Formats: sequence, structure tokens, C-alpha cells
Amino acid sequence: MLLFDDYWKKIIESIQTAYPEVTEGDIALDRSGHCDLTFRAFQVMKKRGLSSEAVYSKVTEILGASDFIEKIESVGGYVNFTLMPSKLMEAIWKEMEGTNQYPDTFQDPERVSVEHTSTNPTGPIHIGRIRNSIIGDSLARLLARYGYRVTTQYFINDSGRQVASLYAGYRKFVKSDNPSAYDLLEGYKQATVELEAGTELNGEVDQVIRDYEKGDPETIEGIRKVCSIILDSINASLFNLGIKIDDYTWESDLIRTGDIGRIMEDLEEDLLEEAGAKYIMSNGRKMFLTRKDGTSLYFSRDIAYHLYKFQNFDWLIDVLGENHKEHASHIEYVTKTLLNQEHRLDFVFYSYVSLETGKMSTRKGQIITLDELYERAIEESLKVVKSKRPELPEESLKEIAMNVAVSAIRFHILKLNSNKPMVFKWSEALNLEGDSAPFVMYSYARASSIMRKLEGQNQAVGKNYNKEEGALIRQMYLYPYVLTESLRGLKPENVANYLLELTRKFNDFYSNCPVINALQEEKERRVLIINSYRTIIRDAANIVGLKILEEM
RNA sequence: GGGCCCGUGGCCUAGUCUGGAUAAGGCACCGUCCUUCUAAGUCGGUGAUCGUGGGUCCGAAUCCCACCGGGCCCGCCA
Repeated sequence: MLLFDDYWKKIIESIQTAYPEVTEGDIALDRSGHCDLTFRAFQVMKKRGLSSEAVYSKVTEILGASDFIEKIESVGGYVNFTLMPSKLMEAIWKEMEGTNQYPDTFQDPERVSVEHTSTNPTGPIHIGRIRNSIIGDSLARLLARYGYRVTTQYFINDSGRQVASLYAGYRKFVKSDNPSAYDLLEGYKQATVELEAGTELNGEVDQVIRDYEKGDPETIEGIRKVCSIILDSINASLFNLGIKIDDYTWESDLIRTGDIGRIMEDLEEDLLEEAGAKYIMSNGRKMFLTRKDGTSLYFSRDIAYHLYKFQNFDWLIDVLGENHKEHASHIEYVTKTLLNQEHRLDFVFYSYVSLETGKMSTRKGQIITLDELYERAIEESLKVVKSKRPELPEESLKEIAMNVAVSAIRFHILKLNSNKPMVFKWSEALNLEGDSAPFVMYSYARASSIMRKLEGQNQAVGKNYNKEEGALIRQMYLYPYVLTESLRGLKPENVANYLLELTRKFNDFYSNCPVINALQEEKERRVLIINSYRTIIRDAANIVGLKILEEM
């Protein structure tokens, strides 16, 4: 929960005392430059047969004396409110003085699980999967900022056909006791070729699955070994992006602890059978839980996983590729309707990332790995920072380049609306100008540079703000609304877009409002503005995983 | 064939849920500004039938219907 002086809400509630039929949506942020908030009175005028003057005078009667409103105007069917920048500034400062953050957070006791990444451990993580990780990690950070107790979760699929194929490929083609993730990927690719050709390897894969579920020690040891090698590589890659997952659940553990068996018992009434394979009907479809040889399928394992999570959390959020939409709706049906789970369950879907040459495939080796993107991003930012700041020591240059690279990658992938398909282009991913992470970071560094030169400077709310100051303050004031909207829609990309918006406003301020050489009163209020801006940037940047630097 | 998602200047996007005032940015291109605080920046310019056609409405990028184009799903795969 967020705490701050909510003037928007005050206006809505005041207008509703006169016109109860007015909805929150009727009082909106103005995007046309006329004012701050606008009341669209068209419906009220029509329904009540009132003139715009009548509505205007009623609104003025209720709100005209409010200390936070600078002016109220009537234009056509709009009633326009311009707020007092000084009151907005004060509202921000009040929060920051107490808690060093705006808005203040009220700790919510709810426990939330955010499952993300959960990619099959069959090869290094690529830039398509990373969309899942970046969305999930940012969402977890957003929830944490909001005050929830968040745990991120990774469901390791070690029991399916793909990992069994990986293991079979390893045994047959990789002659190393100490293979790397890339060695294993090679074996997997070769195995895929054979499996598609229909060789006896298919039978071996079936046997691996049976042995694994039965608990054959040698198979367990072997599969866990190859999966762990790949997981370590995935985690190392994710770590470079500042992503750490709290909990890992192995699918096979759910089988061996008997969770799957218990689910089959709980679902007994709904269970149907076809040639020994068990299934249930969900939304008119046969959803198979087990194969005819009794081994489990992804669907039943995922149900077990969700039940496990329901036991430990008040709210489950899964970040899934759009191809899981159907699967998700069946999971929801089984857990909520058939198994009566009451806690909240939400899914966040994202569209796939493809290359200009077509779709990515780990099996076919048509991927750009995160490691490759990361290295090239560092290379690119190092080149830029070297030319911009040749006087800095090598160590600092490297440090800056790494932070820019992580931020640029995360920002580039996150800022796009998650249900839009994304075609990855190097030129766009490595662009460090315009609507990018360095654009935000650079502005922040300039703000910090000013502050370094004004160490110990007094700050004050002040008055007589000019246009750029007012616009920046207004944008800062809106931050809590952005967080709320972002959380409501489970859309962390809103925060990324807000960062761009806020940065543009700051840049306007920066190029029009001198600080160091300003008169005392101007200087004091501008110092407060810059400090507030820096606090909000750090806060929002942390949510989307941008690494803010004091100097770059 | 059925279902879900996407379509906004040459290219990439914001805005769509909750309809509202000249459709907001970036890339590329042309021009401007480093003797005011970091030029990864600023300012100006060129460039948009908001996929198409209907409908609802005082008002549609936004809602409804149809169609077109792209993605995804419709496995005893995951």
C-alpha cells in the first residue's frame, strides 16, 4: 500500500458529492497541455440538462477554496484544474523527509510468489527466455516496492521428454565427465537429430523417463548432474542482469514425494481413462495427466507445483510465454474449480522474441544467448564511455560499461508492451541513445554532478515556479499513480516508460533552469527539485533493474 | 477450421483496459547549441488515410461487427 497526499482522489470525491454518477475515469490526467487534471463534464451536462457554466460554478463552489488548487477553468465541456506546484512539491518532500522515499510504503502482510524463467534446463539461456526473466524480476521488485513479501520461484523441468533427451544425448554423444553447458547443448542437438529421424534413441528416452520416475539412483544422479550444470550456467547469466531467484523446485521431487499421486486421488471423481492413460475434461478438452505407462505429464506436475505454492502463498503470479495461455486456463480450472484453491492466481503472458532470420530454437541451435548479448553490450558501452570520458581510469570505464550494459539490455526488453511480439535487432538492442537506459542514467548523473558541487546547500519548497520546474514537479508527483497502475495491470513496463517521461521533463528543466549560479531562493527550491528527482529515479530504476550511476 | 494476441510517419514504440481538446516519443535524415551546472544531452525541420470497411456516440487510435496481414495455441511434448 502506498501513502501520500492524493489530491486527484480529493478532487474526485469532492465532485462526487455534487454528482454521484461521476466515475473516477471522468476526472483524468490532462494530456493536451491545458491543465493538470480535467473533469469531463459532458455526461453530467447531458444527463442533468446543465450548461457548462452551471457545472463550472458548482465545482468552483465545492473546490474553489482548496489550498492545493491554483485555478479552475471551464473550456467547452471540460472543467480544468491546475494544481499548485508548491503543494505537489510539499507532498513529495513530506514523504521523503520521513522515509527517504516517495511515496511511503505500508508493509502488506501478503505473501506473493512470482514464478518466472522456469526454462527447461537444456541449454544456455537465450534472449527470448530472458524476456520472461526480466518481466518476472521487475514484477517481483514492483511488488516488493509496494510492500508485499515476495518470493521468486523457478520450476525446474527435469522430468520431461526434453531433459530425458538431453541426458540420453549426453550419454551417447558427450564423452566428458565434466561437460560445460555448451557441450551438453551440442549433445542435445545431436540427440534431436536422431530422435526426429526415429532411431532407437526414442526408446532409450522412454526408458530414461521411467527409470527417473521409479527412482533409479544412477539415472537420478546423471540427470541431476547435467541439469545442474546447465542451471548453473543459466543462473550465472541471470546474475549478470541482476536477477536472482529465491526458490527452486524440481519437478521430479513432486513425483517422488507423492504429491502427484495425491492429486490423482483428489481428482479421482473427475478422472477418465484411455488405454491406461489418465485424463480430465477441462473446457471441452482432454487434458492428460499420465501416460499409458503411468509416468507423469507436465500438466499433472504443474498442478502439483501450484498446489505446493498455494500452501505457502496468498497470491501466485506466473510469468509465461503466450503459448502457455491454454495450459494456464486449465491449471486455473483444476486448482480453483476442482481442487477448491481460494488464493489469488494471476498469469502474466508475453509474446515471443524472434530474430530477423526467424524464430529461435534451442534444439536447432538457432539462438542468440544472453551471454553473447551481454558481452556485446559491454563492448559497445565501453567504446562509448571511452570516447566520452577518456580521462577516467580503466577500472571506472569498465565499471560504467558493465552497468550501462545490464541496464540497456533490461530496459530494451522490458519497455515493450509484453504482449507485443518482438523482433530482436542488434542495432536497437545496442543503441545507447534516445529512449534507452543510458538516456535515463545520464540525466541522473548530471543531476548528481550538480549536487556534488552544492554539498550542504539548503533546500526549500519555495514559490513562483517556472514552466519547466512545474512540469517536472507534476511528473514526479504522479509517481505513486504510476506504481498503482503498473501493479494493477501487472505491467512493469509502465515504470520503464515513466522513467523516460520523467527524464524528458528533467532534461527540459536542466537546460532551462540554472542551479549553481541561481539566486538564493531559486537555488534552494531547485536543489529540492533535483534531490526529489534523484530519489524517484533511484526508486523507479531499481524496480526495472537499471543500475543508476552517480557519474558516467 | 476453432480460440487468443498484435497491426500507430521509412523503421521501433507510447497512448487502447476506463472514448474526450492540435495522436506523444525514439531511430534514421537535414539544420542548431559546448565561456551556465557531463553534448550518452538540447532546440528546430522533414515525415501519420492510427491495417481496411462498416456501426455506436455530442465525440473513436481507443468500444462493437466484418474483413485483411503477422504471431501463438488446438500432443499420452513442455
